[in-house]
Amino acid sequence: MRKEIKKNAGLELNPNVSVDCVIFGFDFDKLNVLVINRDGANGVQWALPGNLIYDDEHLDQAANRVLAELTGLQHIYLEQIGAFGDPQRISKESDRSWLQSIRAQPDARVITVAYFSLVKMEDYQPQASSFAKSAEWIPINEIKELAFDHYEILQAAKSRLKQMIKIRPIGFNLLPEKFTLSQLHKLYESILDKPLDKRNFRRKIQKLNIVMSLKEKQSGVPHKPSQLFMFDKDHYLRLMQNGFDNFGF
Amino acid sequence: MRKEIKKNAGLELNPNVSVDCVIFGFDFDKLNVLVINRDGANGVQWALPGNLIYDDEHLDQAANRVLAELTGLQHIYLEQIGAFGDPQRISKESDRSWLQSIRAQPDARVITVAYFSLVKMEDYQPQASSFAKSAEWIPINEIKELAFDHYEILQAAKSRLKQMIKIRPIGFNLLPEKFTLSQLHKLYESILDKPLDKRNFRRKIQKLNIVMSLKEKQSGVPHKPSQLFMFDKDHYLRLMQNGFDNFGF
DNA sequence: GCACTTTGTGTCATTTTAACACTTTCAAAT
DNA sequence: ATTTGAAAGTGTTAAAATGACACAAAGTGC
Repeated sequence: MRKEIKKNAGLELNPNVSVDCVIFGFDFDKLNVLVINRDGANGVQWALPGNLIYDDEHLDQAANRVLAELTGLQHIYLEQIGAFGDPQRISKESDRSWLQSIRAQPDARVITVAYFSLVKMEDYQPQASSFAKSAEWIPINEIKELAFDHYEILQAAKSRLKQMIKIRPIGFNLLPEKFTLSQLHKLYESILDKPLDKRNFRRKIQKLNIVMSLKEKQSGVPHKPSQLFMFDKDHYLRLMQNGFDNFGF
Repeated sequence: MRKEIKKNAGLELNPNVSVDCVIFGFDFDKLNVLVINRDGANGVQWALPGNLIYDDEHLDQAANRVLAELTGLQHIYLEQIGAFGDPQRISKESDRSWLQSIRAQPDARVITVAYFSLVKMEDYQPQASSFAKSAEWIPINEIKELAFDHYEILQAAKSRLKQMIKIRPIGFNLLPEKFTLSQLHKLYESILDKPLDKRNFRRKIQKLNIVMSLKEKQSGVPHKPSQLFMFDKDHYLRLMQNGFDNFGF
């Protein structure tokens, strides 16, 4: 089946390889994930944004393109999680029937390469298109199942994120330019999924030298207004590159 | 020309996806990598053991199968590194001409999924077969180039290994059942590629509770014989699962 | 001005780290 | 038998990092 000659090799979808994206967003309270609605499927509606790659396309490019096509999100740094290669990963009946409607070769064996990223929710209003009927932020803790093996991919992404946050200052991608230490604190708690001592957390963050306090304060809040912070790009980039050995919370 | 017709659809090679294995071995002095000789190629002779997957095969299985077919190594726990997806990754002229001789569709776009593992060199005598003309251990530091993008894959494997050794007690896969702390010490130095203080290293290892000292000592060495150690399987497995937060050398 | 909510701050006891040098034990050579 | 060479094994100390813990300050809304 999968074997007609490809004249124009470059511009064809490769039926055997797809990419899927796990985009995390933070709403100052909890982690969310960007999912698309695959209308018309029976069973689970939600899936990670993902699709086949083109034959002449770098995997990393493909991930960016597919994400943009399905959700409108662009210019996002995507990091690879890994490949998922169970030969049965798309064989559930409800998944297969959906594939019939969107794929030229719905029965081809497909391995997928998963990517993840962290974004500021406020900066990215998802706009569904292509076969996505909608694209929405959903709180991670409310997700119980997803299409294909996407739930498994999501778990891998979460665990990668937990690991990563101990090694690099990624958290900042999820916050606006000016933020409070409490927001950062809550973010770390959401990712690590456990409470962290406020004072110890602040001490540790300050020692990293990646945050600069601004003159500015919060206003309009019905409580003591918080100091605002930015992060120090130089230190941030340096740490992003070198990592830090010891950031054990 | 391993492409006699396999009628059974399941048994067809998928022309678009391959696996490659980075097998590390330790000779008590330095890290080595298992490579195969692709005889008949012009240019670089060495490549990582790797090949296309079958259409009905889990990626993880494929990695094990391919490794066994090319080098004879079996029953090895392979861990995934990630996917490599540059569309030009196999397009160098010297690589292409070699592919002509071993692939049914030598021009197909191929992404590869890389795996790595750590073994005791003494336990595994590589035996080349299939298109591998030989399979050999080569000291990592002597490798300057490899076929395709395999050098890049090797670098990724090394860096994954460095990261990993701080999080899990993997080192032990590389040592025989009974070993000395000096051997372990040298192993960590090889992987991290920097000297570690002897006394501090020993203290730290002992605190992990994964090594048990045996009654036995080394013999026949022209210097003070070393205490032999085994590792404590229970603690080892526990740590292997949970990881440890803080093992910063 | 009172109630409510969240911010912001310091100390201390314990643990962890890094730096550092000399004696012991064996085999081999003389 | 004595010497030599080579690696094993061992402890202290000063500095830094960690974790546990509680109360006053600064706003808003009533």
